[in-house]
Amino acid sequence: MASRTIENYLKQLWLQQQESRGKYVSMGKLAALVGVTAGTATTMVKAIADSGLAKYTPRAGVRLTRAGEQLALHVLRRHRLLELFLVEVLGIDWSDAHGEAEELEHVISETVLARMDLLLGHPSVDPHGDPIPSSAGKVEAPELCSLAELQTGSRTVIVRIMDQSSEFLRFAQTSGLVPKAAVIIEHNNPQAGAISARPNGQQPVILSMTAAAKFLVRPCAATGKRRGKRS
Amino acid sequence: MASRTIENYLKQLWLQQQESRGKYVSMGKLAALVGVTAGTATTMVKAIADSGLAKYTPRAGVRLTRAGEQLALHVLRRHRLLELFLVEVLGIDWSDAHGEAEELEHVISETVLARMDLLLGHPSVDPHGDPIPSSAGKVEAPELCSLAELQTGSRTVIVRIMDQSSEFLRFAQTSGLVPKAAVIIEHNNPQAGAISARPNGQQPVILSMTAAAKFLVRPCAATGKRRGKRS
DNA sequence: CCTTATACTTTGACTACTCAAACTATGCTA
DNA sequence: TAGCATAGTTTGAGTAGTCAAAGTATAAGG
Repeated sequence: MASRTIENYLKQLWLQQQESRGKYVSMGKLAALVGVTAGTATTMVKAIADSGLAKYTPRAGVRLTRAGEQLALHVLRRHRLLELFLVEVLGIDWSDAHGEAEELEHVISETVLARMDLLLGHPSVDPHGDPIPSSAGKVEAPELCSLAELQTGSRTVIVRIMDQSSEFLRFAQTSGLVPKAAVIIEHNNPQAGAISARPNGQQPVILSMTAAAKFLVRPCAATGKRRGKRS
Repeated sequence: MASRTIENYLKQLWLQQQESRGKYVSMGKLAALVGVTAGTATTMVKAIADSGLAKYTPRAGVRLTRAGEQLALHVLRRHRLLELFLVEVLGIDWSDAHGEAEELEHVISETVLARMDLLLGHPSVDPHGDPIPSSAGKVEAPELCSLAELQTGSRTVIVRIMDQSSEFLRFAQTSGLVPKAAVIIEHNNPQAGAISARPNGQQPVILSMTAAAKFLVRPCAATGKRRGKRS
């Protein structure tokens, strides 16, 4: 139906809307995410809006319609199932899986996807802990808090990693900070601006607050909790 | 390197050259194979020739250079490995695998392909018995004869099927005429223009000479042989 | 209130691919 | 050998996507 290009715009738009809690996405942001100039993004967004997949208000930004969201979620489903398949079945490094899936997500058929889904046992999350939308186009992401929000002495389990770049993922892997890993917060002094986290049976890892915020965990707190921080 | 479009032209060109024993391929033929008009094929072939992948002689036809052949063989390798992977690992129907692979062959990376190759145990043929080119770009297809050339009473084994259309493949499958199947020629009267072949433990199947010629077998003959017929 | 930096939009141009239709070469048939 | 059918080529035009550069709106500061 939609071209590869449009699928990409929709996917990035959806991802960005999640980030910004449904607010209109600016052209500059979208252009950067898709990897085109702002002028190109403006042109494409107008075309996308004309086909009813988004609402575009000049100079204010763009937001997906319900139809656009559905399409975006189907692309995202393909992407995340593919990532998991590449990692689980083919043994591709998880730091490479994202890039590979980026290409495949636009050409894989429903038939093949359904086979992968079956083979993987209808999984609910991809290798980074990101939820896989259902074939009906539904996602539910539980509210999680981040490593940065936990107090010294907390014990928790990493659920999701909010950075797909292969550099960050390689760092996370070598540090032992992967989904399902149990972690103890050894130090989190609010004044320090950095924390020390120790994955089960590994060396402690020092993380900036920015880096720590990329690791979402559950349960949120054991020794204590601090919530409501909008980082 | 080369675009999807060009990869397709090269692949069809290579396939057609095999068919016609290395002769120049006509524009009409190529256009039909790729699914474009003759004018489009002429334009593209000139561009392909300019980039050194083929030799083009106006009104005579086009032929791949060594470089073009190598590229074509890499595409073909991706295609055939994917077909096998889809059938063996994902359980896709072999009549659908061709079409699926047609899309995937242009986006799959070398890394992913190498993983599939490993998982499949470095296979030498795809589900139709077509040889899979090596990663170095070599193929060797043994000389085979067809079901149409065998005399009444011959026993043989199907090795390769020379028709990728899903209709024909479905027919072949339901008849039991699949690669590795043992077959007895029950009747082959040259005057009749049709043969009757019985796969091991199945009902006999009546085939026109055209249809029978699509099944390549080995050994070529048990009771007797008739060769050299160019059908 | 005017000025300016910034983000956004518009414009014109380019690449890759495609088609329809007009034109041309080739070779066969009479 | 003239005439024609056929296959191939050229031309003009269109779609999808892109960029660079010029133009425009907006909010923020003096």
